[in-house]
Amino acid sequence: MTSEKNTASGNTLATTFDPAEIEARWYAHWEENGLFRPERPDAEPFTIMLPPPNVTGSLHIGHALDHTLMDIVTRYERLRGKDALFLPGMDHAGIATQMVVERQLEAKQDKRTNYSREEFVDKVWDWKAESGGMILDQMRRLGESVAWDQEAFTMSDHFTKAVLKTFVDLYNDGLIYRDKRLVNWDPKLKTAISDLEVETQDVAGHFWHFKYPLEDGVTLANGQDYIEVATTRPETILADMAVAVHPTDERYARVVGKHVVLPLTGRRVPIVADEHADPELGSGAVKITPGHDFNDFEVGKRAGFQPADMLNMLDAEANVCQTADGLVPDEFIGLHRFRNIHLAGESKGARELVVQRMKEQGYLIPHIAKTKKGEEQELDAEPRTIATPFGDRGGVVIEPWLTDQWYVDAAKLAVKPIEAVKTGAVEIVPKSWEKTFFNWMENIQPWCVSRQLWWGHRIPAWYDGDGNVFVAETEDEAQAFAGSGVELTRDDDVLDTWFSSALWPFATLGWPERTDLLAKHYPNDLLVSGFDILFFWDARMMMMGRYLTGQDPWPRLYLHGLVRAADGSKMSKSKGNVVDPLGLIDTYGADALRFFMAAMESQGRDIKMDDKRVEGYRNFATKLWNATRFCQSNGIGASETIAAPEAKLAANQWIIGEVAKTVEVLEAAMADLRFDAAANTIYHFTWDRFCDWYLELIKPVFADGASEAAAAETRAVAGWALDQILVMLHPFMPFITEELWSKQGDRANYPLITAKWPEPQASVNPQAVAAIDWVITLTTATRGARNELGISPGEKLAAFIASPSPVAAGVIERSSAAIERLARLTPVTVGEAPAGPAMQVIAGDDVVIVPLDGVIDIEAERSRLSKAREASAKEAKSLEGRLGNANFVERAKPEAVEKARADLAHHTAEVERIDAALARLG
RNA sequence: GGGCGUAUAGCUCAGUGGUAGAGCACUGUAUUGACAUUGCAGGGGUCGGAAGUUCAACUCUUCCUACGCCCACCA
Repeated sequence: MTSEKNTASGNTLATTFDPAEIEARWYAHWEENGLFRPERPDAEPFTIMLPPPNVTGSLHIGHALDHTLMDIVTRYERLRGKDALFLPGMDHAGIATQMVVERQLEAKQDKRTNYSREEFVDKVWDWKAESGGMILDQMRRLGESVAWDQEAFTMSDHFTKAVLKTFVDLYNDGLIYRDKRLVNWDPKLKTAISDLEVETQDVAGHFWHFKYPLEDGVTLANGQDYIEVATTRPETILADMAVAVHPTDERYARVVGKHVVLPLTGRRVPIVADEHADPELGSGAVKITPGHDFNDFEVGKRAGFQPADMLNMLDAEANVCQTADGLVPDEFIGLHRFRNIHLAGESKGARELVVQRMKEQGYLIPHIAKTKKGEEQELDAEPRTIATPFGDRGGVVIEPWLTDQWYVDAAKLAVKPIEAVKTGAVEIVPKSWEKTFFNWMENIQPWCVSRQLWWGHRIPAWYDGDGNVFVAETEDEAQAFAGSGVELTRDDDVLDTWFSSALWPFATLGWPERTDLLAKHYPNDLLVSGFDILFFWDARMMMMGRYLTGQDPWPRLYLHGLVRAADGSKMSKSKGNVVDPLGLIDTYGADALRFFMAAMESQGRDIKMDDKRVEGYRNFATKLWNATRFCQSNGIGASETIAAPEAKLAANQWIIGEVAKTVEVLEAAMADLRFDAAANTIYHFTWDRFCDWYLELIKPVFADGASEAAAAETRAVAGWALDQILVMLHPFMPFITEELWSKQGDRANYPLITAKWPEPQASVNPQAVAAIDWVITLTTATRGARNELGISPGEKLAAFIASPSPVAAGVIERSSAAIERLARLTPVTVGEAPAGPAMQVIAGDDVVIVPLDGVIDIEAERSRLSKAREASAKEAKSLEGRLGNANFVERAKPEAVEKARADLAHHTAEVERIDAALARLG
């Protein structure tokens, strides 16, 4: 195949469609010419914020979905004339980024603590400048029409100001406070994390039963001199501070207020009555470790312990340390909580050693299990599945740890967002997520926002020597509060990354300054996010938005699902089933991938990856490419008007009507954020209507000797219709449509990306529609009959209609060339067909007789017609039955009855026509 | 334990109170000018199971089953 060079006009399309070449070219063109956000000072704004990807991130398939949906909406609104702002940016991603840079140091036998905090943070900035933000370039491959000049970063100077103001405001309003309580502590990252960052997983574990000896002279009612307790965490025995029993539990009533003497430590701890102890469970007595268990912390408080007095037996890495009372035996100090992974040799973890010592000293109550053979077997512990908390970043078991942290009073901030969703001020799409949203928001816990990291927004709190805290946006202010001469030290901690990204919808626009940008683009119009960050991010934006700006950040929240592997499993690096969107773009083109994402995005369902389907949309792009080539070869070019051109020919009137219908359906789908419906609408219009019927219908118009006026009209209409396709398809397939648009005419100053959305302003001519529908019906029926009878599809056959319906008569008069071409029938003769064998085609109200001079197999034709008769008769019978039912006629909607009557008449007539045809066969 | 979602053609999925659609796959067929990354034609499901509401249910209600997800302190 010869590759055609562009001609002098520069508009001839290459014979093959090469996505890669046009993608790079057009993206650069759009970006360089500022077309992602043209000056539209008076236009209605449309605003959508890119959920800031981590600065460490690269484009994965989930982004491809998320970003495609947003870009479709953005491009759609831009085409509709709005001042569309799709604002990009990145998140500093505290933990993730610090981990990346620390890993790099490790690779060089270096570590963070070899540097000062400032030095390390500088290194992170260096890393960001060199290798961060790779994802931004990858977003260009996908065609994202973001406003690069507005790019934001959650650690920019501006964002820092916004964050500090937010913190101080919250503090002054009593909505942020410092408190000592148990937090979820990640011993690997050595920082506190929020509830949301904890992932519970089932892990195989054990349940041990122990004897806790009662103090001298005390026994239970049954004479027993110990209390049995059970635990899944024996190592915490070292920090036990009580044993709890239920207040109504008779078995223990006499020992409440007495003490047990703990094994190993010899600590004397009280037996307390607390509702937490469930008499039905185990022995009904439970050991209480307030410093290392969330429930026990509450029990401990109720028992009168102050948080400051609660014993802690673990250090920041969750290794055993001495408790404040000094009762932990030396041999435990420094051991790993579960197993000793730090020291070489045979040494055990604290858990193992505790069990071993307890057993040696006779405090272990063995578990009696049955073997498979039914024999009894003595085990140290009962095997049990334990719901275990893991840190989502560090991947290690989370330890409840007693520390001072900063908390946001989320319950108060949640009130207005809940109300907003309830009243519909904020619409969650799909609606089914509302319940989940309410469920979480109405039970929301204080949000731990401090992190023991270096990379992030440092908390604006200063302490004097007495532990007094001064919260202010600057050190000078804090100093002023404290009084001059008071020595202040700043809080070492930084804020949770989500604290700053919660400000994204407005801080990106200049808030807290009252900028024009903010005034125009806040609230935003839409948020698109995966449901996995509904709580992490979406809900927090709502809380902060309402608190700081008094407005909801957006009126609409669209939640999409996950992109899954082809087999339905979740994609993950460890499984090795991750699909790289850039690879798909290389293979099929960005347009195909985008279209795939849109077409698969039905609300409320995950998307399964399907390469064949992406391929199909690549084929769709090729189809459009070739259709445009056809147009060009027939002198069909860019249209002059937004409104539909004047048309007299039926096919032209018909396609104009079809365009109008398509625009309407597409707009409705977009209004509902039904991306799948929108994509399918434009797909089927382009392929099924425009390519398969319209282009075929108009071919005769360009034949030699055809009317020049008809050709001119058709060129105008076809060019217009193609333009409308390109505009409507552009949000989904921006690259190929822009390329074809540019090749359809000299439109250097009118690029598609900022073109005008279709406004057909055309009235549909029902006669034209009826005529073309009849041609389509006849063509389809004729082809089907030929196929079944084994008659060559290409052979031209004569055809007769004895007494044509008005529609048929009109078509025969005006559109016989189309019939000739599509149905392969010579001009239809009005009149009786010659006697003899014939194929009979039922088209609407007409029977077209096609004599077949002996080649026809009468039996095959009879069978074919009988089949059609049977289908129609069955339908008629069913309708008759329904209409014979008095209840239906009386109680059904009048339209339904009317329709049933009309359908019945139609089928009855069809049966009669087929009967006549069968009779003619003899 | 609580909540949510999904079960429709071989596969992946749309869908509507009036007897079901798409893409892929499959079958047959076509190739001298848009396109084989194609055209044409066709086979294939009674819509997870049961009951109920209704003139009418795949579409509404209840229950059941299976699968998936989220939340939750059972020691």
